Amino acid sequence: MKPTTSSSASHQRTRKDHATEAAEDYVEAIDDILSAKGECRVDDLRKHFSVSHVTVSRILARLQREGLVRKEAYRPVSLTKKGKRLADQSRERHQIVLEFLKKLGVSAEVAEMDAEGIEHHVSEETLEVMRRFNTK
Amino acid sequence: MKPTTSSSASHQRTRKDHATEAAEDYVEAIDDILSAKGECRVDDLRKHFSVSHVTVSRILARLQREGLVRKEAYRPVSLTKKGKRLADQSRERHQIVLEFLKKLGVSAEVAEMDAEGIEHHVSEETLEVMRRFNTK
DNA sequence: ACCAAAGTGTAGCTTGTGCTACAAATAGTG
DNA sequence: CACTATTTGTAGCACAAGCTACACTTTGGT
Repeated sequence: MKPTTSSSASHQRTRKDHATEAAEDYVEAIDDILSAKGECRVDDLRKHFSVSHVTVSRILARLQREGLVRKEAYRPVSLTKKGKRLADQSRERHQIVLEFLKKLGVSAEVAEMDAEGIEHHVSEETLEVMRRFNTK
Repeated sequence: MKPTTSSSASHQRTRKDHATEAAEDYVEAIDDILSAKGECRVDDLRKHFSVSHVTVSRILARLQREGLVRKEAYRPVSLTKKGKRLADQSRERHQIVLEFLKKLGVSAEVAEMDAEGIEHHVSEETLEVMRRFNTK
């Protein structure tokens, strides 16, 4: 049964999308860490997100189930093609939103924080508008 | 222990903030429904968010614990002062973001959807920038 | 080669949000 | 008034993400 019912197609994104957000944040972080230091360990992600290593390892297990990540016990994490693709996409979004906010006049630090929150919620249309704004 | 550790003060917002988002969405919806039809029932919220009545009633229980909402069994919901304040704040944010997106050139429908996602993630600074942009 | 330290895994608890199924109250209609 | 339909509550399950405590690698130093 689809939500023919109400005013909110928009409110459909709740639990599922939070999981998606986490996935995007993680693959992005993994890709960054990989670039920066050649390998990415649970502990790197633990520091990056300021959570316990347990949380990291459980999220990695999920991402592996979803085919975004490769992970064997006690070894570093790597991205699958699918994961790398998602990481690239996510980073692109991130960059666009970040640059947009800075061009708008938001300070660099705050822009960085807000971009992380906002990037998961901008539609393609809005992203395109931002892209255009950035090059103007 | 504060996150002295890592690169992410920004990543501190996870579970707690999702709960906060829900709170904001709910008080805002309640306030709107109250304005529109004088009373707000579990069933109104059920329709509004396209979730089961169970989910609504459990979230309402939490909001009551947090002092945002008043609710007795089988009776309509009302907002406490604190809840009303949060609703007003939330709606203001919402309006600013919405108008901003529309002024930017995003279509009304998409602006509405994106605003709902974004409003919970804009800092005061960014909001102020948007406010200024809107009046330009 | 060993032992300690650091890193990672697993068990098991918490909270928030989602659900279905069933029970109880309220509202509406004959 | 009684009976049904609608609304709301409760029980109990799932799953994501947070945690601590404890066990087990892996790494590094002597």
